[in-house]
Order: sequence, then C-alpha cells, then structure tokens
Amino acid sequence: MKLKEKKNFQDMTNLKTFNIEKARELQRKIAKKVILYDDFLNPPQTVAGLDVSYKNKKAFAVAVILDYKNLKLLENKSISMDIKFPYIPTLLSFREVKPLSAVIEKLEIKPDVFLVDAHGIAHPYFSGCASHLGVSLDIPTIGVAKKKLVGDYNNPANKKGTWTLLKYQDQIIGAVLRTKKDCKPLFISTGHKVSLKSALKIVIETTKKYKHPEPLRLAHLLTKKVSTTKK
DNA sequence: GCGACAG
DNA sequence: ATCTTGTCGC
Ligand SMILES: [Mg+2]
Repeated sequence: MKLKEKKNFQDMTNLKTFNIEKARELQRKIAKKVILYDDFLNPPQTVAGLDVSYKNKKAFAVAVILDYKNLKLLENKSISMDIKFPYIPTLLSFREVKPLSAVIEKLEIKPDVFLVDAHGIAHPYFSGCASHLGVSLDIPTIGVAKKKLVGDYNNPANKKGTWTLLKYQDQIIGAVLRTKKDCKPLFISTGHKVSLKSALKIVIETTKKYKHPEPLRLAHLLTKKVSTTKK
C-alpha cells in the first residue's frame, strides 16, 4: 500500500536526541489534525487489524486484512526491526508508529479502515497511537485498547454490546464497550476519520466469539507467532 | 509527595 | 509488552 509521501510526521524516535517538549508539541499538532467525523468507505468492505510484539530487542509488526462481511482473512503481512524507543505511558506512538507504518506499506490491498491495538484520542494530549498513525499516513483508524490511559467512566453492564462514555476534561474521548459477557470491557476511541459512533459499530460487527474484534485477535496471534518463529 | 500509568 | 503453570468460573 502506498503511503502518503507528504512528510507531516517528524521522526522523533531517536532516543539520543529525544526532547519531551518537542514531543508534546508534535502531539498537540497531530491532535489538531485529527478528523472526528466519518471520512471512509462506510460500510467498509475490508478491515485491517494491527499489532506489535517484542522479542530480543526486536519489534514485530503484523497487519491483517479481513473481508468485512464474512471476516475471512484476505491478506497478512509482517515485518521486524530493531526497537528504537522504550515504552513510556503517553509516548507509545513513538515506539509503535514506525514498525506499523513499515508493515502497512507492504500491504497489497488498501483496507477501508484500520483497527489499532492502542488508544486514539483517549490520550492526555488527544494523540494516542491510533490517531498518530492515522494522521501521519492519512488513513482511517480506530483505537481499541484493553486498559484506560486517561478519563473517567462507569462500568458498562455485564452484557455483550453495552457501553458507556469515556470522559476527560469535560470532553467525550471514547467509549467503554463490553464485547463479551464476563470479560473486561475494551476502550474504543476515534483514531482518525472515523466517528465514535461508527467506531463502535465497526468493533461490534467485527467481534464474534471472542473478546477482541477478529482483525485484532488475528493480528495479535500472528505477531506472537512471528516473534517466536523468526526470533 | 502520592497515585495513575495504552503496549 | 514479556517471563510462565496451574487454577477458578462460566
Ligand atoms: Mg499490542
């Protein structure tokens, strides 16, 4: 898949020269570019799932594309590269956007929407990994996280499909969705070009028998398989 | 100073 | 995220 050539994403993943003020500045800049309404093929025909795993100083990124209707696997790609940035809460994008961009570039099919294993705007600077990736590559993204980073919410009822709003600083930054009974809920937020309403619809429609939506479940399984195989 | 803290 | 076996509950 051809990536946006325009270089509106600075490379700040060099630890030696990393500057936290510059990083926050970039996050605020990205937040301003996030599009909160729908601007993608809706309903989508294809959905991608993205995830990254780590093993021996290496990062392994996987991208899978499923048919939106039957959730069958259409394509899957993987890449590996040296870890270039440590994990620091609120700075996850500086660790994962690089490998994710690399694997997306290898895709032959251009997915209509991407599910990312991270938050979108549900971030202290409204610039989580899903938003950072979406704005940088100009692709529609949805953030799907297993735990909250910021915000307050009421626990959704213990029934599949129920959800509550995630609020932060008097703003709605996402939703807390129960994707499976007796399982902890997932945190859904706009990444880029997908409204919260559509994000919820897409996550619900791509979640079948398990807690996670199929694209992310498959991407996660594959990324672990790849990391233990290619070591 | 203390607690929270995506992957 | 990663390191890991058994164990509890639907
Ligand atoms: Mg992950």
